[in-house]
Amino acid sequence: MTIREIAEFAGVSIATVSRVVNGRGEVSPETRETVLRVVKEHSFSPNRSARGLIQGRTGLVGVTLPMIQHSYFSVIVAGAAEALYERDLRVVLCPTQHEHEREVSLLERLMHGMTDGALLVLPEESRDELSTLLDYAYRFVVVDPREPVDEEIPAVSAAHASGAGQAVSHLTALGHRRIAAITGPAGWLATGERLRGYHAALAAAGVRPDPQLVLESDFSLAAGRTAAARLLGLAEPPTAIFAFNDDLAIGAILEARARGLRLPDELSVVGFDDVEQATIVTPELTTVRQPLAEMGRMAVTLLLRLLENQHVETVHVELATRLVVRGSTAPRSAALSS
Amino acid sequence: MTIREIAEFAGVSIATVSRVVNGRGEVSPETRETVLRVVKEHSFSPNRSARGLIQGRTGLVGVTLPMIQHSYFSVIVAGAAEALYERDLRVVLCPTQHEHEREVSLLERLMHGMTDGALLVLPEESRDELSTLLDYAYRFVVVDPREPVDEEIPAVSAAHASGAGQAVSHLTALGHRRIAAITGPAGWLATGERLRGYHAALAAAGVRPDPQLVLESDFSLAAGRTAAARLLGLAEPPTAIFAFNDDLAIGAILEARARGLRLPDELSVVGFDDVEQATIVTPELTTVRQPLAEMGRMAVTLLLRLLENQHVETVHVELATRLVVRGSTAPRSAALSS
DNA sequence: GGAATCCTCGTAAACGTTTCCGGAAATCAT
DNA sequence: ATGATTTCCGGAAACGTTTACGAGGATTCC
Repeated sequence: MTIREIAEFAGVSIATVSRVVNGRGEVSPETRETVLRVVKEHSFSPNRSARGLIQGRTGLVGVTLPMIQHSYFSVIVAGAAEALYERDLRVVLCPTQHEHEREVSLLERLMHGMTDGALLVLPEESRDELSTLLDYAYRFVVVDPREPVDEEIPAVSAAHASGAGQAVSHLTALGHRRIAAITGPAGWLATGERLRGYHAALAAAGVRPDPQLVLESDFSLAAGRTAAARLLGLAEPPTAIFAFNDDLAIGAILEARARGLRLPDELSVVGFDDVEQATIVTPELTTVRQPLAEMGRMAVTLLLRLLENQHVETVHVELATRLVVRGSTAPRSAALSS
Repeated sequence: MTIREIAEFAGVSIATVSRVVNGRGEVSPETRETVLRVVKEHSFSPNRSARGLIQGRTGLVGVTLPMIQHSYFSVIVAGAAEALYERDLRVVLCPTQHEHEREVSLLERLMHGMTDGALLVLPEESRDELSTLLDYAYRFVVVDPREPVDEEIPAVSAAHASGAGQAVSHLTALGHRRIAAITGPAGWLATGERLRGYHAALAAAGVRPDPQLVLESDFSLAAGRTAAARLLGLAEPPTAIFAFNDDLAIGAILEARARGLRLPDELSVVGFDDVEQATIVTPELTTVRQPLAEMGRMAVTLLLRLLENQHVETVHVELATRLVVRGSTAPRSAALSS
């Protein structure tokens, strides 16, 4: 079914069919009626490749991310996909498996006429690589940047420091003084900012930070377990742990329970992200909520402005985070005070 | 950067550039060398729309699914995306939010030259609608069919009945006799088949099924809680619950624990799927493992055969399931025998 | 040495759209 | 009735690529 056949059936030219289908240009009500009928009868819809070729737009938006299986990423994608669907755009999904090379080659393909733009979620690209991408005049928005990005690169992130501050303040308000941190990888924006919030909140409560209580790790559950094991094996173990994501926090909870600790009485744990698992673990996890779906939607909003060549005034958007208090935190038990 | 400019720079015709880029046709080593150099210099890659237009192939495969946020679906998509990536194909993601109408319109768009084929994960479409889709000569594979599908429609599913049988046999072997089932929605293939396995295993153990112990539900955690509440409120409550997916099972566990039951001693629970959450809940969930990623990959394999017009001998593929025993099941406590 | 064959490469048509431009008909003002 | 304006629609070019066809030169064979 091509536009030519439709034109034939309707007794008009292909130009008219195109006008009717796209709702552009002047067409008399009667011919519009006729054409629409024929279009519907044959369930015609214009070939996307041909349209993309001439318009220079494909109606596709690439989304690169490390993986899709993790709730963190899938929620972001869901938000973005929903926002794009409303604009009649589609998502081309590009999981990179944390492989830098794959991301680069994928991005290469995306750029060359395959998509109109892209969302880069937690990109592997270095600051420089992103800048060169910008030079190619490709339209993209970074979601949850791994490293700090240049001012002119549009990016959406969460209020890391503020969220971390809320988490730690919550713990100090509960009387905790020895508050450990299981961080993400060094060099990551999220790690640095959350660490900043951690230290600020400690300072605000008049607590001297103890370097022994800050353990670097990756963001995996297993790492949470081993980090917790080290912390709980300390001569003077912490009474609370602030883990820099929920996986770490859940790992810490699992390890603490395996050691026979009663939670939250003997150990308080706070996470970050508020993924689905947070409400399933026992006790339910107190955590800092990131508006993940909203981040996806916001990134789409930014990208659309870019695509429409509108001036984007604020290219860096930071969305608020807020502490969700559940069962994994409690006042420091009097028995433990030393 | 168009092929014409590259041809100009390399001092050859566009046909030659095309031949070099696609590795098709005879080109002398020297000119190939030259062209490749120019291509690399300008990082040229052919416009996908133009290529798609003339070849009738876009290199895109649509994937429709109810939602992406749930681990169940995201793992299937991850498997499919990985398999497609290896063939240099990309995924166009179409979450339908369980809205039938949206799925239909999405599929419409996918069909008309936008994609080369599609994977329909747990489609909302009725049997008839899928058949008409087949008549349009659109290439697609159904993954985890909701309802039974016609013989000629390619489909990938898991061994529901066998898995359910393993689960229930495990429970009877542990001495359980009053084994409840929290099913999925009536009419779903998964529900029917798992129910069949449930009854077969009961019969094999010489247990008379009790209709009171079979509760229909949807596949949500909340439904698991309410169903468990009803079961545990029975005059003669079950000593074991077989939930038809992990969400239901986790809901049941949460409800049981809320009622002060000690798990697994006072109640055994088995789930289905083995999603990530299964290892996070306390006690860790004994469940039937579905090879979700493998289902995605297998669906891609089938689709590729379809796309290459190869004869597909077995259009219905059923992948094996197997019971994973963890901490949520235990022998029927002697104290409970009545 | 001439014809046959092979290798290499260029010309041009095609893919299905959108859109510019101009022409015909209809409407309006004078 | 005439010119001006508007409304509607068709012709044709353009988008960037692939590929069938054929031309020309080099090579081979007898």
